Amino acid sequence: MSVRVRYAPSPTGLQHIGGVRTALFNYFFARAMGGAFILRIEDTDRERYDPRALQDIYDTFDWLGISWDEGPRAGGRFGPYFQSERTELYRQYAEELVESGQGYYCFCTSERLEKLRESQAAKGQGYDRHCRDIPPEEARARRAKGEACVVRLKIPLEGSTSFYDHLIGTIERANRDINPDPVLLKSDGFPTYHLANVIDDHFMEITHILRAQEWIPSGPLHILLYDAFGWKPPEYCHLPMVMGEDGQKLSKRHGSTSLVEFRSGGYLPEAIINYVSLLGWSYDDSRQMFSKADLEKLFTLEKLNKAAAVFDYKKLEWFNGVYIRERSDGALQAELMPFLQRAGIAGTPASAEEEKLLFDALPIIKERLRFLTDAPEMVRFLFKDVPAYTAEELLPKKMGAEETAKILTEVKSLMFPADGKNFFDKTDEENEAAFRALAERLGTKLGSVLGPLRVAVTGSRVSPPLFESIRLVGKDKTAARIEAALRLLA
RNA sequence: GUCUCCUUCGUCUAGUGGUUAGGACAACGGGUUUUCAUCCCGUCAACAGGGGUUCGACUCCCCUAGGAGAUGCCA
Repeated sequence: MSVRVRYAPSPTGLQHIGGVRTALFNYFFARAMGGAFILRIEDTDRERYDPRALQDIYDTFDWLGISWDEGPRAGGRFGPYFQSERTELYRQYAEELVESGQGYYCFCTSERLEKLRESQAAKGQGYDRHCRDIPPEEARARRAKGEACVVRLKIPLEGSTSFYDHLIGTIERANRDINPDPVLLKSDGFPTYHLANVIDDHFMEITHILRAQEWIPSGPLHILLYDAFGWKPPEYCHLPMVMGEDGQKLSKRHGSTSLVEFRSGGYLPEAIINYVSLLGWSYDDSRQMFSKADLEKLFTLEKLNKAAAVFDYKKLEWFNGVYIRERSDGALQAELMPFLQRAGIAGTPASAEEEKLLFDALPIIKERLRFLTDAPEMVRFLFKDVPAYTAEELLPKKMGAEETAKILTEVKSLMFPADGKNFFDKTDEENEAAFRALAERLGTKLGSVLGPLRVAVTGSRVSPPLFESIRLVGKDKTAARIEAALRLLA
Protein backbone atom coordinates (compact mmCIF):
# COMPACT_ATOMS: atom_id res chain seq x y z
CA MET A 1 0.00 0.00 0.00
CA SER A 2 1.39 3.35 -0.90
CA VAL A 3 2.09 6.02 1.67
CA ARG A 4 -0.46 8.74 2.33
CA VAL A 5 0.42 11.50 4.77
CA ARG A 6 -1.14 14.80 5.63
CA TYR A 7 -0.45 18.17 7.13
CA ALA A 8 -3.51 19.43 8.94
CA PRO A 9 -3.15 23.03 10.08
CA SER A 10 -5.76 24.98 11.92
CA PRO A 11 -6.41 28.38 10.33
CA THR A 12 -6.27 30.34 13.54
CA GLY A 13 -2.95 32.11 13.18
CA LEU A 14 0.05 32.56 10.95
CA GLN A 15 2.02 29.53 9.82
CA HIS A 16 4.70 28.95 12.35
CA ILE A 17 8.19 27.61 11.72
CA GLY A 18 7.44 24.52 13.81
CA GLY A 19 4.34 23.71 11.84
CA VAL A 20 6.17 24.25 8.61
CA ARG A 21 8.85 21.81 9.71
CA THR A 22 6.14 19.22 10.33
CA ALA A 23 4.62 19.95 6.94
CA LEU A 24 7.98 19.66 5.23
CA PHE A 25 8.77 16.31 6.82
CA ASN A 26 5.40 14.98 5.77
CA TYR A 27 5.92 16.31 2.27
CA PHE A 28 9.44 14.92 1.92
CA PHE A 29 8.41 11.59 3.34
CA ALA A 30 5.58 11.35 0.82
CA ARG A 31 7.86 12.28 -2.07
CA ALA A 32 10.67 9.97 -1.02
CA MET A 33 8.24 7.08 -0.63
CA GLY A 34 6.40 7.84 -3.82
CA GLY A 35 3.25 8.51 -1.84
CA ALA A 36 0.71 11.28 -1.55
CA PHE A 37 0.84 14.46 0.50
CA ILE A 38 -2.50 15.79 1.60
CA LEU A 39 -3.41 19.18 2.98
CA ARG A 40 -6.41 19.23 5.26
CA ILE A 41 -7.78 22.33 6.91
CA GLU A 42 -8.87 21.73 10.48
CA ASP A 43 -11.21 24.66 10.87
CA THR A 44 -13.35 23.31 13.67
CA ASP A 45 -12.64 26.11 16.11
CA ARG A 46 -15.18 28.72 15.13
CA GLU A 47 -14.05 31.14 17.82
CA ARG A 48 -10.50 31.42 16.62
CA TYR A 49 -11.07 30.91 12.92
CA ASP A 50 -9.42 33.56 10.78
CA PRO A 51 -9.76 33.65 6.99
CA ARG A 52 -6.44 35.46 6.76
CA ALA A 53 -4.82 32.44 8.35
CA LEU A 54 -6.15 30.27 5.55
CA GLN A 55 -4.67 32.61 2.97
CA ASP A 56 -1.43 32.53 4.92
CA ILE A 57 -1.30 28.75 4.61
CA TYR A 58 -1.51 29.02 0.84
CA ASP A 59 0.98 31.89 0.68
CA THR A 60 3.47 30.13 2.88
CA PHE A 61 3.55 26.92 0.91
CA ASP A 62 3.45 28.68 -2.44
CA TRP A 63 6.46 30.68 -1.33
CA LEU A 64 8.29 27.57 -0.19
CA GLY A 65 7.39 25.81 -3.40
CA ILE A 66 5.56 23.02 -1.63
CA SER A 67 2.49 21.64 -3.30
CA TRP A 68 0.00 19.05 -2.14
CA ASP A 69 -1.51 16.20 -4.09
CA GLU A 70 -4.89 16.48 -2.45
CA GLY A 71 -6.56 19.26 -0.56
CA PRO A 72 -7.94 22.73 -1.06
CA ARG A 73 -7.29 24.06 -4.59
CA ALA A 74 -6.00 20.63 -5.61
CA GLY A 75 -9.13 18.58 -5.04
CA GLY A 76 -8.99 14.83 -4.61
CA ARG A 77 -11.34 11.93 -4.17
CA PHE A 78 -11.40 12.07 -0.38
CA GLY A 79 -12.74 15.59 -0.07
CA PRO A 80 -13.99 17.88 1.14
CA TYR A 81 -10.71 18.83 2.75
CA PHE A 82 -12.16 21.44 5.06
CA GLN A 83 -13.40 19.91 8.27
CA SER A 84 -16.09 22.53 8.53
CA GLU A 85 -17.64 20.89 5.49
CA ARG A 86 -17.61 17.44 7.03
CA THR A 87 -19.52 18.10 10.21
CA GLU A 88 -22.32 15.72 9.29
CA LEU A 89 -19.85 12.88 9.20
CA TYR A 90 -18.49 13.68 12.63
CA ARG A 91 -21.94 14.04 14.12
CA GLN A 92 -22.95 10.71 12.71
CA TYR A 93 -19.97 8.90 14.20
CA ALA A 94 -20.25 10.66 17.53
CA GLU A 95 -23.86 9.50 17.62
CA GLU A 96 -22.76 5.99 16.80
CA LEU A 97 -20.45 6.02 19.79
CA VAL A 98 -23.30 7.05 22.07
CA GLU A 99 -25.49 4.35 20.59
CA SER A 100 -22.93 1.66 21.24
CA GLY A 101 -22.39 2.91 24.78
CA GLN A 102 -18.82 3.99 24.16
CA GLY A 103 -19.71 7.64 24.37
CA TYR A 104 -22.26 9.67 26.27
CA TYR A 105 -24.01 13.00 26.37
CA CYS A 106 -22.68 15.44 28.91
CA PHE A 107 -24.76 18.36 30.07
CA CYS A 108 -22.20 20.03 32.28
CA THR A 109 -21.99 23.76 31.74
CA SER A 110 -18.69 25.43 31.08
CA GLU A 111 -19.17 27.29 34.37
CA ARG A 112 -19.31 24.04 36.26
CA LEU A 113 -16.28 22.72 34.43
CA GLU A 114 -14.42 25.91 35.14
CA LYS A 115 -15.18 25.63 38.82
CA LEU A 116 -14.20 21.99 38.77
CA ARG A 117 -10.88 22.82 37.19
CA GLU A 118 -10.17 25.45 39.81
CA SER A 119 -11.07 23.29 42.75
CA GLN A 120 -9.15 20.34 41.45
CA ALA A 121 -6.25 22.33 40.06
CA ALA A 122 -3.92 21.16 42.76
CA LYS A 123 -4.93 17.56 42.28
CA GLY A 124 -4.79 17.91 38.52
CA GLN A 125 -7.63 15.54 37.95
CA GLY A 126 -9.76 16.68 35.05
CA TYR A 127 -13.37 16.00 34.28
CA ASP A 128 -15.15 14.17 37.11
CA ARG A 129 -17.27 12.05 34.78
CA HIS A 130 -20.34 13.65 36.25
CA CYS A 131 -22.61 12.75 33.33
CA ARG A 132 -21.11 9.39 32.52
CA ASP A 133 -23.75 7.44 34.39
CA ILE A 134 -26.88 9.30 33.40
CA PRO A 135 -29.25 6.62 32.07
CA PRO A 136 -29.26 6.71 28.24
CA GLU A 137 -33.02 7.25 28.02
CA GLU A 138 -32.85 10.19 30.37
CA ALA A 139 -29.94 11.71 28.51
CA ARG A 140 -31.73 11.32 25.20
CA ALA A 141 -34.82 12.92 26.64
CA ARG A 142 -32.93 15.90 28.00
CA ARG A 143 -31.23 16.38 24.69
CA ALA A 144 -34.50 16.09 22.84
CA LYS A 145 -35.86 18.88 25.00
CA GLY A 146 -33.07 21.06 23.71
CA GLU A 147 -30.68 20.99 26.62
CA ALA A 148 -27.19 21.87 25.44
CA CYS A 149 -24.78 19.00 25.53
CA VAL A 150 -21.53 17.61 24.26
CA VAL A 151 -20.53 14.05 23.44
CA ARG A 152 -17.75 12.57 25.51
CA LEU A 153 -15.78 9.39 25.05
CA LYS A 154 -15.94 6.78 27.80
CA ILE A 155 -12.36 6.07 28.67
CA PRO A 156 -12.13 2.59 30.19
CA LEU A 157 -11.45 2.78 33.92
CA GLU A 158 -9.18 -0.24 33.90
CA GLY A 159 -6.36 -1.50 31.74
CA SER A 160 -3.95 0.40 29.60
CA THR A 161 -3.58 1.52 26.03
CA SER A 162 -0.44 1.44 23.98
CA PHE A 163 0.67 2.23 20.50
CA TYR A 164 3.81 1.88 18.50
CA ASP A 165 5.72 4.96 17.55
CA HIS A 166 8.15 4.58 14.69
CA LEU A 167 10.74 6.75 16.38
CA ILE A 168 10.23 6.16 20.06
CA GLY A 169 8.96 2.63 20.17
CA THR A 170 6.04 1.37 22.18
CA ILE A 171 4.31 3.97 24.29
CA GLU A 172 1.96 2.68 26.93
CA ARG A 173 -0.34 4.54 29.23
CA ALA A 174 -2.67 3.36 31.96
CA ASN A 175 -6.25 4.21 31.02
CA ARG A 176 -6.78 5.89 34.36
CA ASP A 177 -4.03 8.34 33.40
CA ILE A 178 -5.74 9.38 30.20
CA ASN A 179 -7.75 12.57 30.57
CA PRO A 180 -11.11 11.48 31.81
CA ASP A 181 -13.63 11.34 29.03
CA PRO A 182 -12.58 13.99 26.55
CA VAL A 183 -15.14 15.91 24.55
CA LEU A 184 -15.57 14.64 21.01
CA LEU A 185 -18.43 16.77 19.82
CA LYS A 186 -18.85 20.30 21.12
CA SER A 187 -22.15 21.85 22.01
CA ASP A 188 -22.03 23.92 18.82
CA GLY A 189 -22.12 20.68 16.86
CA PHE A 190 -18.52 20.92 15.72
CA PRO A 191 -16.12 18.12 16.51
CA THR A 192 -13.00 18.55 18.62
CA TYR A 193 -9.62 17.84 17.15
CA HIS A 194 -9.54 14.27 18.41
CA LEU A 195 -12.75 13.14 16.77
CA ALA A 196 -12.33 14.94 13.47
CA ASN A 197 -8.73 13.95 13.20
CA VAL A 198 -9.34 10.26 13.71
CA ILE A 199 -12.33 10.13 11.42
CA ASP A 200 -10.62 12.04 8.64
CA ASP A 201 -7.39 10.12 8.86
CA HIS A 202 -9.40 6.95 8.59
CA PHE A 203 -11.55 7.95 5.65
CA MET A 204 -8.75 9.73 3.86
CA GLU A 205 -6.78 6.51 4.21
CA ILE A 206 -3.83 8.14 5.88
CA THR A 207 -1.09 5.57 6.43
CA HIS A 208 1.41 7.53 8.55
CA ILE A 209 0.97 10.30 11.01
CA LEU A 210 4.02 12.52 11.34
CA ARG A 211 3.30 15.16 13.93
CA ALA A 212 5.12 16.92 16.74
CA GLN A 213 5.85 15.14 20.01
CA GLU A 214 3.50 17.42 21.88
CA TRP A 215 0.83 15.06 20.58
CA ILE A 216 2.22 11.99 22.25
CA PRO A 217 -0.07 12.29 25.27
CA SER A 218 -3.15 12.10 23.08
CA GLY A 219 -1.89 9.06 21.23
CA PRO A 220 -3.60 6.54 23.51
CA LEU A 221 -6.83 8.50 23.30
CA HIS A 222 -6.75 8.28 19.53
CA ILE A 223 -6.05 4.58 19.70
CA LEU A 224 -9.09 4.18 21.92
CA LEU A 225 -11.13 5.99 19.31
CA TYR A 226 -9.91 3.80 16.48
CA ASP A 227 -10.77 0.80 18.62
CA ALA A 228 -14.22 2.14 19.41
CA PHE A 229 -14.95 2.47 15.70
CA GLY A 230 -13.31 -0.83 14.92
CA TRP A 231 -10.75 0.82 12.67
CA LYS A 232 -7.08 0.12 12.20
CA PRO A 233 -4.93 3.03 13.34
CA PRO A 234 -2.23 4.41 11.05
CA GLU A 235 1.46 4.28 11.89
CA TYR A 236 2.72 6.99 14.17
CA CYS A 237 5.93 8.92 14.15
CA HIS A 238 6.15 11.77 16.61
CA LEU A 239 8.64 14.39 15.53
CA PRO A 240 11.00 16.10 17.97
CA MET A 241 9.87 19.56 18.92
CA VAL A 242 11.46 22.86 18.01
CA MET A 243 12.49 25.02 20.93
CA GLY A 244 13.71 28.55 21.44
CA GLU A 245 17.17 29.35 22.78
CA ASP A 246 15.93 29.13 26.35
CA GLY A 247 14.76 25.58 25.82
CA GLN A 248 11.10 26.51 25.90
CA LYS A 249 8.69 25.88 23.08
CA LEU A 250 9.54 28.29 20.27
CA SER A 251 7.36 31.37 20.43
CA LYS A 252 7.14 35.01 19.49
CA ARG A 253 9.48 36.24 22.13
CA HIS A 254 12.32 34.24 20.62
CA GLY A 255 12.18 36.32 17.45
CA SER A 256 10.57 35.69 14.10
CA THR A 257 8.57 32.50 14.08
CA SER A 258 5.95 33.00 11.40
CA LEU A 259 6.86 32.45 7.81
CA VAL A 260 5.62 35.86 6.74
CA GLU A 261 8.13 37.36 9.14
CA PHE A 262 10.94 35.33 7.68
CA ARG A 263 9.85 36.29 4.23
CA SER A 264 9.67 40.01 4.91
CA GLY A 265 12.85 39.71 6.95
CA GLY A 266 14.76 38.86 3.81
CA TYR A 267 15.13 35.11 4.14
CA LEU A 268 15.19 32.83 1.13
CA PRO A 269 12.94 29.77 1.00
CA GLU A 270 15.89 27.53 0.13
CA ALA A 271 17.59 28.56 3.37
CA ILE A 272 14.49 27.94 5.44
CA ILE A 273 13.91 24.55 3.89
CA ASN A 274 17.53 23.49 4.24
CA TYR A 275 17.90 24.70 7.80
CA VAL A 276 14.60 23.46 9.08
CA SER A 277 15.18 20.03 7.59
CA LEU A 278 18.20 19.67 9.80
CA LEU A 279 16.17 20.26 12.91
CA GLY A 280 15.70 16.74 14.15
CA TRP A 281 16.92 15.09 11.00
CA SER A 282 20.31 14.47 9.46
CA TYR A 283 21.67 12.62 6.49
CA ASP A 284 25.16 11.59 7.47
CA ASP A 285 28.13 12.82 9.44
CA SER A 286 29.10 15.68 7.19
CA ARG A 287 26.62 16.79 4.60
CA GLN A 288 24.44 19.76 5.36
CA MET A 289 23.55 21.32 2.07
CA PHE A 290 20.21 20.03 0.87
CA SER A 291 17.92 21.39 -1.78
CA LYS A 292 14.24 20.69 -1.81
CA ALA A 293 14.85 18.24 -4.66
CA ASP A 294 17.53 16.47 -2.61
CA LEU A 295 15.22 16.07 0.34
CA GLU A 296 12.43 14.76 -1.85
CA LYS A 297 14.74 11.86 -2.62
CA LEU A 298 16.78 11.45 0.55
CA PHE A 299 14.39 11.92 3.43
CA THR A 300 13.84 8.91 5.65
CA LEU A 301 12.26 8.38 9.03
CA GLU A 302 15.28 6.35 10.06
CA LYS A 303 17.51 9.41 10.31
CA LEU A 304 15.17 11.27 12.62
CA ASN A 305 16.45 12.38 15.99
CA LYS A 306 14.48 11.96 19.21
CA ALA A 307 15.55 14.99 21.19
CA ALA A 308 14.01 18.42 20.84
CA ALA A 309 16.04 20.85 18.75
CA VAL A 310 16.84 24.44 19.59
CA PHE A 311 16.22 26.86 16.77
CA ASP A 312 19.48 28.62 15.96
CA TYR A 313 18.92 31.88 14.10
CA LYS A 314 22.65 32.27 13.54
CA LYS A 315 22.89 29.08 11.57
CA LEU A 316 19.83 29.93 9.53
CA GLU A 317 21.46 33.27 8.81
CA TRP A 318 24.54 31.49 7.53
CA PHE A 319 22.44 29.30 5.26
CA ASN A 320 20.68 32.39 4.01
CA GLY A 321 23.96 34.02 3.02
CA VAL A 322 25.03 30.87 1.25
CA TYR A 323 21.83 30.68 -0.75
CA ILE A 324 21.91 34.37 -1.61
CA ARG A 325 25.37 33.88 -3.08
CA GLU A 326 24.15 30.85 -4.93
CA ARG A 327 21.37 32.73 -6.69
CA SER A 328 21.91 33.88 -10.25
CA ASP A 329 22.13 37.64 -10.65
CA GLY A 330 18.87 37.73 -12.54
CA ALA A 331 16.98 35.79 -9.93
CA LEU A 332 18.50 37.77 -7.11
CA GLN A 333 17.67 41.06 -8.75
CA ALA A 334 14.01 40.10 -9.01
CA GLU A 335 14.04 39.08 -5.39
CA LEU A 336 15.79 42.22 -4.22
CA MET A 337 13.88 44.91 -6.10
CA PRO A 338 10.78 44.77 -3.87
CA PHE A 339 12.99 45.35 -0.85
CA LEU A 340 14.53 48.43 -2.49
CA GLN A 341 11.08 49.70 -3.34
CA ARG A 342 9.80 49.16 0.16
CA ALA A 343 12.78 51.08 1.48
CA GLY A 344 12.04 53.90 -0.92
CA ILE A 345 15.33 53.44 -2.73
CA ALA A 346 13.77 52.51 -6.04
CA GLY A 347 10.49 53.62 -7.55
CA THR A 348 7.37 51.55 -7.95
CA PRO A 349 7.44 50.41 -10.61
CA ALA A 350 11.19 50.51 -10.89
CA SER A 351 12.57 52.36 -13.88
CA ALA A 352 14.74 50.64 -16.45
CA GLU A 353 17.75 52.54 -15.13
CA GLU A 354 17.04 51.39 -11.60
CA GLU A 355 16.70 47.81 -12.76
CA LYS A 356 19.98 48.04 -14.58
CA LEU A 357 21.76 49.74 -11.72
CA LEU A 358 20.68 47.07 -9.27
CA PHE A 359 21.68 44.34 -11.66
CA ASP A 360 25.09 45.89 -12.24
CA ALA A 361 25.61 46.30 -8.50
CA LEU A 362 24.90 42.65 -7.71
CA PRO A 363 28.42 41.37 -8.25
CA ILE A 364 29.75 43.72 -5.61
CA ILE A 365 27.02 43.33 -3.00
CA LYS A 366 26.09 39.69 -3.38
CA GLU A 367 28.73 38.22 -1.12
CA ARG A 368 28.03 40.86 1.49
CA LEU A 369 24.35 40.05 1.97
CA ARG A 370 23.10 37.96 4.88
CA PHE A 371 19.51 38.98 4.29
CA LEU A 372 17.74 40.50 1.34
CA THR A 373 16.90 43.35 3.69
CA ASP A 374 20.59 44.24 3.86
CA ALA A 375 20.56 45.39 0.24
CA PRO A 376 18.79 48.76 0.40
CA GLU A 377 21.29 50.38 2.72
CA MET A 378 24.14 48.79 0.83
CA VAL A 379 23.19 50.31 -2.51
CA ARG A 380 21.63 53.51 -1.26
CA PHE A 381 24.58 55.64 -2.41
CA LEU A 382 24.09 54.35 -5.95
CA PHE A 383 20.43 55.30 -6.13
CA LYS A 384 20.22 58.30 -3.89
CA ASP A 385 22.41 61.03 -2.50
CA VAL A 386 25.15 60.07 -0.12
CA PRO A 387 23.81 59.69 3.38
CA ALA A 388 24.95 62.50 5.68
CA TYR A 389 28.30 61.92 7.30
CA THR A 390 30.53 63.97 9.56
CA ALA A 391 33.92 65.44 8.78
CA GLU A 392 35.20 63.14 11.49
CA GLU A 393 34.31 60.10 9.45
CA LEU A 394 36.36 61.38 6.58
CA LEU A 395 39.58 61.38 8.56
CA PRO A 396 41.90 58.40 8.38
CA LYS A 397 43.42 57.22 11.63
CA LYS A 398 45.67 59.75 13.30
CA MET A 399 45.04 62.38 10.66
CA GLY A 400 43.62 65.86 10.86
CA ALA A 401 41.20 67.70 8.62
CA GLU A 402 43.89 69.71 6.91
CA GLU A 403 45.97 66.70 6.03
CA THR A 404 42.92 64.80 4.86
CA ALA A 405 41.83 67.68 2.68
CA LYS A 406 45.26 67.69 1.11
CA ILE A 407 45.04 63.99 0.35
CA LEU A 408 41.58 64.30 -1.07
CA THR A 409 42.67 67.18 -3.27
CA GLU A 410 45.48 65.05 -4.60
CA VAL A 411 43.07 62.19 -5.12
CA LYS A 412 40.78 64.42 -7.06
CA SER A 413 43.42 65.64 -9.42
CA LEU A 414 44.66 62.10 -9.84
CA MET A 415 41.22 60.90 -10.79
CA PHE A 416 40.24 63.88 -12.88
CA PRO A 417 43.43 65.31 -14.34
CA ALA A 418 43.26 68.41 -16.52
CA ASP A 419 44.89 66.39 -19.23
CA GLY A 420 45.36 62.68 -19.80
CA LYS A 421 43.16 59.72 -18.94
CA ASN A 422 40.78 60.07 -16.02
CA PHE A 423 39.78 57.36 -13.57
CA PHE A 424 37.00 56.07 -15.77
CA ASP A 425 39.23 55.64 -18.79
CA LYS A 426 41.68 53.42 -16.95
CA THR A 427 41.52 49.85 -15.78
CA ASP A 428 41.24 48.96 -12.09
CA GLU A 429 44.83 47.77 -12.21
CA GLU A 430 46.04 51.06 -13.61
CA ASN A 431 44.03 52.99 -11.08
CA GLU A 432 45.32 50.94 -8.21
CA ALA A 433 48.89 51.43 -9.34
CA ALA A 434 48.28 55.16 -9.56
CA PHE A 435 46.77 55.34 -6.08
CA ARG A 436 49.62 53.33 -4.67
CA ALA A 437 52.12 55.69 -6.25
CA LEU A 438 50.21 58.61 -4.79
CA ALA A 439 50.22 57.10 -1.34
CA GLU A 440 53.93 56.57 -1.56
CA ARG A 441 54.53 60.11 -2.73
CA LEU A 442 52.47 61.44 0.18
CA GLY A 443 54.28 59.16 2.57
CA THR A 444 51.17 57.35 3.74
CA LYS A 445 49.35 54.07 3.29
CA LEU A 446 47.00 53.20 0.49
CA GLY A 447 44.19 52.89 2.97
CA SER A 448 44.62 56.48 4.09
CA VAL A 449 44.26 57.64 0.52
CA LEU A 450 41.27 55.49 -0.37
CA GLY A 451 39.55 55.89 2.99
CA PRO A 452 38.47 59.51 2.58
CA LEU A 453 37.52 58.82 -1.02
CA ARG A 454 35.36 55.92 0.09
CA VAL A 455 33.49 58.03 2.58
CA ALA A 456 33.12 60.86 0.09
CA VAL A 457 31.65 58.62 -2.59
CA THR A 458 29.62 56.16 -0.53
CA GLY A 459 28.96 58.10 2.65
CA SER A 460 30.36 55.32 4.78
CA ARG A 461 33.63 53.79 5.88
CA VAL A 462 32.15 50.43 5.06
CA SER A 463 31.08 49.91 1.50
CA PRO A 464 31.25 47.60 -1.47
CA PRO A 465 34.57 47.64 -3.35
CA LEU A 466 35.50 51.23 -4.07
CA PHE A 467 36.54 51.21 -7.72
CA GLU A 468 33.50 49.29 -8.85
CA SER A 469 31.30 51.52 -6.75
CA ILE A 470 32.78 54.64 -8.29
CA ARG A 471 32.17 53.34 -11.77
CA LEU A 472 28.54 52.71 -10.90
CA VAL A 473 28.16 56.15 -9.35
CA GLY A 474 29.52 57.77 -12.47
CA LYS A 475 31.92 60.55 -13.31
CA ASP A 476 29.90 63.66 -12.52
CA LYS A 477 28.46 62.49 -9.25
CA THR A 478 31.81 61.19 -8.09
CA ALA A 479 33.48 64.50 -8.78
CA ALA A 480 30.68 66.37 -7.06
CA ARG A 481 30.86 64.15 -4.01
CA ILE A 482 34.58 64.71 -3.67
CA GLU A 483 33.94 68.45 -3.85
CA ALA A 484 31.30 68.16 -1.16
CA ALA A 485 33.71 66.26 1.08
CA LEU A 486 36.35 68.93 0.55
CA ARG A 487 33.87 71.63 1.55
CA LEU A 488 33.06 69.70 4.71
CA LEU A 489 36.72 69.59 5.64
CA ALA A 490 37.36 73.25 4.98
C1' G B 1 0.57 17.60 41.52
C1' U B 2 -0.03 13.51 37.89
C1' C B 3 1.29 11.21 33.29
C1' U B 4 4.53 10.89 29.06
C1' C B 5 8.87 11.85 26.27
C1' C B 6 13.96 13.38 26.04
C1' U B 7 19.60 13.86 27.61
C1' U B 8 27.04 13.73 22.72
C1' C B 9 30.89 20.47 22.09
C1' G B 10 27.25 27.13 23.46
C1' U B 11 23.72 25.33 19.12
C1' C B 12 22.32 21.51 15.07
C1' U B 13 24.20 16.74 14.83
C1' A B 14 27.45 11.78 13.33
C1' G B 15 28.09 7.60 16.21
C1' U B 16 24.38 1.44 17.03
C1' G B 17 30.51 -2.59 22.34
C1' G B 18 36.92 -1.57 20.90
C1' U B 19 37.19 5.85 17.22
C1' U B 20 42.87 10.52 18.68
C1' A B 21 34.37 10.77 19.85
C1' G B 22 33.71 13.20 13.32
C1' G B 23 31.19 17.43 10.71
C1' A B 24 28.50 22.23 10.56
C1' C B 25 27.05 27.08 12.84
C1' A B 26 28.78 30.30 16.57
C1' A B 27 33.15 32.10 19.18
C1' C B 28 38.36 33.04 19.01
C1' G B 29 43.17 33.45 16.26
C1' G B 30 45.67 33.88 11.55
C1' G B 31 46.13 34.45 6.03
C1' U B 32 44.29 36.94 1.36
C1' U B 33 42.46 42.16 0.83
C1' U B 34 41.66 49.58 -0.55
C1' U B 35 36.94 49.19 4.07
C1' C B 36 33.32 45.48 4.95
C1' A B 37 32.31 40.79 3.28
C1' U B 38 33.61 36.38 0.65
C1' C B 39 37.40 32.72 0.60
C1' C B 40 41.41 29.76 3.02
C1' C B 41 43.95 27.85 7.47
C1' G B 42 43.87 26.93 12.57
C1' U B 43 42.20 26.96 17.97
C1' C B 44 38.71 26.27 21.88
C1' A B 45 34.76 22.99 22.93
C1' A B 46 30.74 17.31 24.43
C1' C B 47 29.27 11.66 25.82
C1' A B 48 24.30 14.85 32.83
C1' G B 49 25.57 11.80 37.48
C1' G B 50 25.66 6.95 39.86
C1' G B 51 25.27 1.86 39.65
C1' G B 52 25.37 -2.59 36.95
C1' U B 53 26.21 -6.22 32.30
C1' U B 54 30.87 -7.09 29.70
C1' C B 55 37.66 -8.61 28.67
C1' G B 56 35.93 -3.70 27.13
C1' A B 57 31.00 0.95 27.37
C1' C B 58 28.92 7.31 24.37
C1' U B 59 26.73 2.83 22.65
C1' C B 60 22.88 -2.42 26.53
C1' C B 61 19.98 -2.42 31.58
C1' C B 62 18.53 0.14 36.23
C1' C B 63 18.32 4.40 39.40
C1' U B 64 18.92 9.66 40.20
C1' A B 65 19.07 14.49 38.39
C1' G B 66 17.80 17.93 34.82
C1' G B 67 14.85 19.56 30.66
C1' A B 68 10.43 19.50 27.86
C1' G B 69 5.40 18.38 26.69
C1' A B 70 0.43 17.09 28.08
C1' U B 71 -3.21 17.61 31.63
C1' G B 72 -9.49 22.67 27.47
C1' C B 73 -16.47 22.40 24.45
C1' C B 74 -7.64 25.06 21.20
C1' A B 75 -5.45 22.49 17.83
